[in-house]
Amino acid sequence: MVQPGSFLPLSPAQFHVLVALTAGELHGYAIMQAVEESSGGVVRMGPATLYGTLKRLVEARLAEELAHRPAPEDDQRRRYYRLTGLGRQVCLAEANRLAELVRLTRSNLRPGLA
Amino acid sequence: MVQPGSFLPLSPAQFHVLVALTAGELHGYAIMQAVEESSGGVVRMGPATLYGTLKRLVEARLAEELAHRPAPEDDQRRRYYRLTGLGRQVCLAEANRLAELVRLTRSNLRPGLA
DNA sequence: TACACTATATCGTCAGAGGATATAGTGGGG
DNA sequence: CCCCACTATATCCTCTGACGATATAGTGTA
Repeated sequence: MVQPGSFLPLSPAQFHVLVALTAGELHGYAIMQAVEESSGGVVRMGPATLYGTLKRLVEARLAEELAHRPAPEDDQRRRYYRLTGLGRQVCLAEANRLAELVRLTRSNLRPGLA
Repeated sequence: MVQPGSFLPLSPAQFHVLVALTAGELHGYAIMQAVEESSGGVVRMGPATLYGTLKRLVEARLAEELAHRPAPEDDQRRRYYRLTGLGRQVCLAEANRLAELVRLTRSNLRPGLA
């Protein structure tokens, strides 16, 4: 069995895509929009970053393309992706790692917030 | 006034160094150790990454070198750094951004944690 | 039928992450 | 007292991967 910890730390681009996919099965363009929207426009992911990252995630078996589109009658160009079981574990592990950084930062910075 | 939001998102290396500096005034080598230790060995920062990142943080006015060392009698080679006021704001802003990603991930992944 | 938007894809560039290495001062054990 | 590991900063070099720009084409609506 592959251990999720060996993938950490994830690059920001990879993590953002995985997080977007925690919401469900999405196609590339929808991932781009989800990343931008959920970050309030702070994180902007262009096509080059998205499709390159997506390709690497699939190669690493953290995400996979769906064999068949969810709704057969929607836009034929769309290619849908979802998290693998491993991808879910890795995403959670990365979230836990970041949560610890957040906790540490806040605990150190709260006392005197000059 | 410079707005903290314009620095986001930070690169992982920059964020790690800033987080280490939230603990107080540190010299380079101590930052390396702090990053590795606080991450449980998951994040390893070599000299090239550290000093390069530190240089960029100083140029961006997120960190600054102390004019005089805290304890005059300690190792003369040490160069100490601390967060600037701006650096503190940016670090907190980045922590908040990441906290939202963590929250989203957990809220999406909790129901079925297969 | 025209125009904006959706959707995927790739090229080329370039910043920066990081391994390797250099240099030198420090300090404890044998 | 000398040696070696550790501390500490610094830079070289490579190479991955992020990202702007651009290409291509299908969609949908006014």
